[in-house]
Amino acid sequence: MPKPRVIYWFRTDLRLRDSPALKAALDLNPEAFWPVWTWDPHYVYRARVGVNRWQFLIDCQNDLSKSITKINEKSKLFLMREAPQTLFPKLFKAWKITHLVFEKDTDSYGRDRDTEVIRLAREAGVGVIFRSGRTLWDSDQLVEKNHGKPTMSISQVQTAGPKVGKIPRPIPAPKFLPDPGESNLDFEQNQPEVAPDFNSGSRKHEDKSYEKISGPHEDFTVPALEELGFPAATGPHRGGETIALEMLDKIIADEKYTATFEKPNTAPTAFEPQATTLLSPHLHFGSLSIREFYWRVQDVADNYSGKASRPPVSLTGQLLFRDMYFAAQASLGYSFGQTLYNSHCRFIPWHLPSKVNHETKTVIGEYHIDSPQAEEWLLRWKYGRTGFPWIDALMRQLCQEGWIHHLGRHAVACFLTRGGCYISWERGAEVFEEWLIDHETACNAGNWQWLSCTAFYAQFYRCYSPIAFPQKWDKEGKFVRRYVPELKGLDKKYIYEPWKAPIADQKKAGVKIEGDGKVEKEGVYPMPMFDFAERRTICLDGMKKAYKVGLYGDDPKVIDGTWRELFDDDVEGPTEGKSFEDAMGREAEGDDAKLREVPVGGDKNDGAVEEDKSGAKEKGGENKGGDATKGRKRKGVQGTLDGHVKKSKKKL
DNA sequence: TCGATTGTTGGCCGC
DNA sequence: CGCGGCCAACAATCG
Repeated sequence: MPKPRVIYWFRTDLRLRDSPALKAALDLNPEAFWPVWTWDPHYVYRARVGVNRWQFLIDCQNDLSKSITKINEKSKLFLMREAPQTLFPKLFKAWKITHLVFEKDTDSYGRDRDTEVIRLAREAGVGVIFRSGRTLWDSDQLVEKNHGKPTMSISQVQTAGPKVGKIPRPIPAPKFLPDPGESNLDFEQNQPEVAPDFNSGSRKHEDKSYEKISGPHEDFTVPALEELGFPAATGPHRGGETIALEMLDKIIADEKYTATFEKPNTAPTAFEPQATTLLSPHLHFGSLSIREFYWRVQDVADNYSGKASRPPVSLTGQLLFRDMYFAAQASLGYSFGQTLYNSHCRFIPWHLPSKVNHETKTVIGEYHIDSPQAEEWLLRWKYGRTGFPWIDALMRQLCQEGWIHHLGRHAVACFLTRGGCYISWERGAEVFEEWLIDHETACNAGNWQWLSCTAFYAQFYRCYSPIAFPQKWDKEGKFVRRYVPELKGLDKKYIYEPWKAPIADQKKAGVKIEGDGKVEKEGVYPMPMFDFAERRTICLDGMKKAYKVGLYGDDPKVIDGTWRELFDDDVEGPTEGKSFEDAMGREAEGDDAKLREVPVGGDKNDGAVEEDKSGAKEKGGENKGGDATKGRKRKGVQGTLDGHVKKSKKKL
């Protein structure tokens, strides 16, 4: 038997402390040991990742590499710029690898990727070891103990979890790491498939991600943001296990905060400091172990002299919800991230529905514009120009800092979907995916389904008001003043509804409330994009009717488009185009597809929806999934679009 | 079987 | 200003 030569493959576990998989790797007693990260094109191009999340990832990688070197000065994180599916077979040979070890991943792409890598390892005679470690309980086992069904409520998790077993106590970081062997690369690099590149819009410089397999200096170091083509991060939140453990220490040191934490009682308007822990991005990248978090909190709660809070509202309760979403996704696969083909997601005829590839049964990253007005509302929502200060403040905080409070996420999600715009939750989920530093596919899709009342939650008549809700938390409007500085001087009477401020008050505050937000002008804040009370009524009515129809995403009627026969034409949603033949059905061709290929103008137009000289509406930038189209300006899109929609209507 | 209860986090009105 | 009850009413769970 040859002595083990082991690759430890880091993915969503960028830490040394409490890693069951890392322990399994070291238990092999390797002769040579390489800590490896594969720079996967799927993440670089196909995931939507904004600058703040890139920064966080790079922080985590640098910190981990340093920690590795601290234990063994000959070692570090070997960052390799190639897809694991093509890299590993070559690497197994070149480095005479005997074992590949990693932490289990139940994300849909993660599973596909790992299945393929395991197959390749077998072919190469390499042993594969993996361990669960990303969640409190193994997600597949949680599903199994939930009668083989996706976990759709927290009580199901609370019942099934203990059946899987006790949540393990964290294990310490290794004190010893074996040397890596010779790390020569005597093979060619496979160049990745770049298109579609969902991130082209936020690249400012040339993309050099894959110029050399071991990086520009051929030393396997972590890339800089600039190499990837991205500008500097705009937010204050930084990654890495070192920071994560310091943050946790601080939280745990405050016994009262830790033991009595109740999520619904934390203020979404709090900033500097925020009301919640900010540890979610560390859970996402694995710079903090969830079991470490769980037990440190649980021990404080158990020893607390007063009355400790309990799940679901307590800190540990938040972690249970995370496990719930992970297990739901583990059970439902790709369909969990979309409406179509999702057996547990209600079908609501939202505006701007996703385009779907019916062969793969997955969304393709583009959507139908069934309503030009909804498209305009989506962009005003995304860039914080809705005219509702509470919504705009949150969306601007999200864009700049990559994080907003959970209840703030509720507010903007409800507003975009069932409580305002009646736009598909998938559009909102895409924006969150791009901007959130703690974006977790399972949690994001799950929370959007929750808030849009399409799964997990059904009380759609409980609707967040963009005026009354923030009023409860922040009467002075400090949060709005911080993130919507145009309104800084406005009297608190009008801070959540500035359109009601008399001209004299507007003058005093140095702000004019006018226009539709398409032109960003100094000292101007837009009028609200609709009457909220009116929209709430329309949405509620639409929800009631959609619930009565009672379709789910995998219903044949939903898939073949005949669902339209079950809805009246006067119901809010794409049914207003009963005439719009392609609202949900087969792949669009021609005009519509071409229109979607507009530049992802986020870099140029962030925060503003500029006006085109022709008078047509200029869009502020969005996720199109088009290939490299940066720098191009869109002209007269709206005009063309109107034409297109009219044309479509005539077809029937 | 079915009615009552419960569900992490609403708004509004009146006291 | 804070609190309790009601609004109008979803679905899963439980006895």
